[in-house]
Amino acid sequence: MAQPDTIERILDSAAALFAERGYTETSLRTITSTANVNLAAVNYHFGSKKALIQAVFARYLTPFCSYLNSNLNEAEARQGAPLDVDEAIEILFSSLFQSAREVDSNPEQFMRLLGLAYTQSQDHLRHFIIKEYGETYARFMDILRLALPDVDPTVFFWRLYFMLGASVFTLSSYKPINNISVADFDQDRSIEDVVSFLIPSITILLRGSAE
Amino acid sequence: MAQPDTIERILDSAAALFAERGYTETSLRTITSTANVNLAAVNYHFGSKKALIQAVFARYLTPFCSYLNSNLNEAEARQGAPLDVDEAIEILFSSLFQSAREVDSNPEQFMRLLGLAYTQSQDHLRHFIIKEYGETYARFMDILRLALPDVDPTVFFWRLYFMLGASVFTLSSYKPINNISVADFDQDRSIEDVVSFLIPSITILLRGSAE
DNA sequence: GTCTATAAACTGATAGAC
DNA sequence: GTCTATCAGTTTATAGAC
Repeated sequence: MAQPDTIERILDSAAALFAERGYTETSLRTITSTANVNLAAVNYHFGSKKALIQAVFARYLTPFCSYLNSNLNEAEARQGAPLDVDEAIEILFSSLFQSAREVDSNPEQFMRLLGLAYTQSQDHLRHFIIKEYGETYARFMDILRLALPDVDPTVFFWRLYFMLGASVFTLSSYKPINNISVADFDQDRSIEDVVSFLIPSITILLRGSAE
Repeated sequence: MAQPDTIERILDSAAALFAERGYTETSLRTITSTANVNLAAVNYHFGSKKALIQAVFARYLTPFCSYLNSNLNEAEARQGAPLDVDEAIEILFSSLFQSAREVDSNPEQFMRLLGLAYTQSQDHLRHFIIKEYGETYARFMDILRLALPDVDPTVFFWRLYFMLGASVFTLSSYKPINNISVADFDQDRSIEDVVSFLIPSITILLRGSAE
């Protein structure tokens, strides 16, 4: 019984399971049985579990960085001047939604994986990400730095991580948090709504003032 | 060879190892050999690995909530009026430092454990924490709500998680982030310095404006 | 209360038939 | 490219001697 898309099925199942419960907590047996493929298929197609983890990330990050770069190019060309903070942040999240749509997944899953890359100490994964996507990361940080010339460099540096933490934490736990919102306040918010709250909050946090 | 403080030794090693690499990634063998106790000691004294995880948390959270409550009581009594946002946030972090000092540990380790409780899907742990410490949590949230009457309730709700994410993420990764700061900018910042950057950032984020 | 020894189950990975 | 069978290593947990 030939499965033409074994690789895709494995990637789909792995992404969902990793995001749901973490890397160490997800066994190859769980992945292959969820994907309805043979246990040996992962090692045959990817070589190892580590290589599978990296492949899952590449499927997200490659289109994301591609969208981010072209969106930044387009905005800078249209503007003929360096971008503002809120414009840069806006582009960051719209690139996130675009790439999630392309992979036919959701931004929440992407954010959960990204959060895991930080919290689970997967050194091989951090090295892989920096090596493959570090350039785009540096570009975006430079844009923010340029947009905030009055902020002390050290304070700016740490605010970047405040921003990263607020975004990754909230979006990666969007569903359970929204469940609390529904239960306690009868407010059901889409992830787009949450991002619309997040963008001004992040902007003001980075600026350190309202204007 | 009688070890009088086997339980304490296990708790110390477990807290350090869990914070460093996560729960699933830390085996009882690693814990017991680090603590210089026998492998069977964990199951003898705590019953199971899950119970050990909860015990590690209790040792942090009990003094923390106790400090937080008494600091809030004292400030409210002294003031005779509801607390301001920045005062409440200030108390939150000073309680964190106080309790970390009492357990003879560091706030970073505490934050890492707290972050893991969210990211690693340890349902038993989340239930345990809510059951044991939910009351203090609710009290603090009410104080913030009262201090920000003009903020839309839904927006306020989500900003709480932006705040939580910024704090937990940054402080739990304090050391690696600071290493980047040292390497790239020759700036070595203590965790107290970082919290001094964090408090105004969080305050302005919650308020949504500079004043 | 501490130890050894071991049970029972799980893990990632691979050899070899088809 | 898919499958079964299996290896070698790990895990948590426990029974029983001391």
